[in-house]
Amino acid sequence: MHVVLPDGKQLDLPDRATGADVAAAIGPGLARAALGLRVDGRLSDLLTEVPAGATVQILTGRDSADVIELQRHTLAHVLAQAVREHLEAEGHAPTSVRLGIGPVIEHGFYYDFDLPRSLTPDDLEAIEERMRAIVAADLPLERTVVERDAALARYRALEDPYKVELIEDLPEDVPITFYRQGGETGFSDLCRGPHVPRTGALPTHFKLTSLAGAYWRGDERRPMLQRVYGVAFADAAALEKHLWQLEEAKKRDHRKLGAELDIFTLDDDIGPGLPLWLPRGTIIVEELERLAHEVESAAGYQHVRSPHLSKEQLFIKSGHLPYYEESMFPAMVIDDQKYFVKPMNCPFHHKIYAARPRSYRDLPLRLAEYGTCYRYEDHGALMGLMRVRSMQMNDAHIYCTEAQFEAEFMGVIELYLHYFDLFAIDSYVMRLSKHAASGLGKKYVDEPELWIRTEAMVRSALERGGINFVEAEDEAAFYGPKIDVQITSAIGREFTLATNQVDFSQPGRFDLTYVDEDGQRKTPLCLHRAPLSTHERMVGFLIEHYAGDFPLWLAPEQVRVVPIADRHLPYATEVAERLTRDGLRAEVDGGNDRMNAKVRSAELKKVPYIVIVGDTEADAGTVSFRSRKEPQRNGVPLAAFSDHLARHARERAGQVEGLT
RNA sequence: GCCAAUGUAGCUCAGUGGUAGAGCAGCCGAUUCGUAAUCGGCAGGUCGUCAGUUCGAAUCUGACCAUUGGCUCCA
Repeated sequence: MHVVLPDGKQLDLPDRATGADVAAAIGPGLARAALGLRVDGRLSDLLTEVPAGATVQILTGRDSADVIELQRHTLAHVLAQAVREHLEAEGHAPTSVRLGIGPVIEHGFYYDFDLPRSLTPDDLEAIEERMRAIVAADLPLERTVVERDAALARYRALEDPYKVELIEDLPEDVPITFYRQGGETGFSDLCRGPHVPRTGALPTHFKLTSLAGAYWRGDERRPMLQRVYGVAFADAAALEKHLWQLEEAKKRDHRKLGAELDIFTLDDDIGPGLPLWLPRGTIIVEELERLAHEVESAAGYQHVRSPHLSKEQLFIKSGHLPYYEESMFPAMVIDDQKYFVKPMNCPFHHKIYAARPRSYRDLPLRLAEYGTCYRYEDHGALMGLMRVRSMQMNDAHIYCTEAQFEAEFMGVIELYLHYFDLFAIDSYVMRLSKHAASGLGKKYVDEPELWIRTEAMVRSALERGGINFVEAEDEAAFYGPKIDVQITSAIGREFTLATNQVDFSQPGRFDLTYVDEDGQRKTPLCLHRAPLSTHERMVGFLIEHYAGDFPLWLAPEQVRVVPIADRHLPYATEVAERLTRDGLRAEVDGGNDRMNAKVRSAELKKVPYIVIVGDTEADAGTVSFRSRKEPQRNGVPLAAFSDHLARHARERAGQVEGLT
């Protein structure tokens, strides 16, 4: 047989040659340096046979981006070996350490175990030490293909249900391979590879980072395994950089900044996931509301209000009961009637639609409300402002005809893009979430042909609008497909921010109709949309996005006026009054600290402008300022300064043009 | 909800069986100062909660609550 090298040359080899044979045939130096290979572009390893005629590229330490994948994968096996040795050394039977899966992930790897006891953080240190010993021992890896029955028999003998299940689920035509490190008596694991050829080829720049529970195969009805996470990098600098980035991310964490900047707080007496907005946080929320109100009014929305409670009947009609009941706070009984706190605003808006007969002339009807909803989220899922139980939706429902659908849908997408531009959000993924036929009647309303039709409508609207998106199976809303915008927060967690959902179900359930031009009663479509997500999540995201350094228009306190001595207090007050009159949020620091201390405390609160006034300024009617937004200036006339700030705040400017 | 870790003053943290500590923040006083911490004093805690062990518990044990990291779920 022969293979093709990257330069196009053909290399003759005996049949069943492995990657290592290819490297050896090219030269002894390369054979020593080789760590893996790409076969027809796909990552493979030296232990695997190369198919005849394939294009083969040998990877060495220089191809670190590829090799690190192999190394992380092998490190997962080294981790498993170390965990087994660690527990065996304590006297546990080797078979009591059962292995789940151990894949490569971003920055590293993990391995899931079913163990005779819980691991502790101290164990991680000991396990890491054993891993380093395994790396230092430079154990050779071997790959063997095993008959399905032999593989099953092996794991049945070990009473390992996990590997048996994995093998049983492998398609018949896939060869079952094992990787073994350390020879006959070494550590062996079911694995499709690829791996580095020996543990000595692993970087020592790895670290076990955390310990977590994880359901077997991600299914909450199945056993919970213990997962050990690790990170690994090709060199020390990359590991250091990664750890440093984690530290930096922690500084942006909205929970930390939210407390430091007096934005929100959580109180045990109130309850988990029920945040309190402090005055400074309330300013931010109200600025968002003002923004949304302006943008929506210009886009033809009307604003409505609805109560927080309703009789169960409403949610039976909407279809939320019973399928959504476990996410709702339990009912309260009043006058022998069950009432629920609302988890969504939509049923109320449907009732507003139904409050009078509607004509096609009323459509599209766009009803907006920033109503607070309550959802009984799993305790373990709560997280700062990002995942809460009381949330103010940036909500609206658009009722329209099928003919109007595309324009309305794109109008909402344009709202997103407008907001993303305003907030300089440039890294996000738009996702079209679709139904799965298997969920019809359970997770999704049982209207197969409507699902297919609306999904096609959404897809064509997006394509015609030139919007990039990915499609996600089995992630739709109960009542229709949706477009979500996924963002990654500063601390590396993914969240859904904006959402835009098509609803072909609820209008019918509520008997919503309009009289069309032809005099016929017809059922409108409904769009549920929340381009600013919930105000809780949006503020949480913005805190991290700006690292607490808000643009002027969002900053809770825009100007801090610092008098140099007490005698400058009257002028400082005059400055603040002028700024306030121009619509700015300004405070005077009249305390008895030294000026330096006052500047420091204003900086710690990340106040965008600190105005310093002393004799010079008071005499001339000017201000001197230092700013987080533009270079420091002295002796600026008060009126010019106030106009400058007021203009930027009014325009919701992201960047400030320096005052000239 | 599940697995694990953590919980001491508003914040950051010390205190491993013998009467609760520090710095910062707060309050009071002195200082009146030119772009990131002036000095002194005062006050502040049922050590997450409830039980248990003990002559004695912040410290040991248990249950519960909350937070954090994950899993599941989601705006």
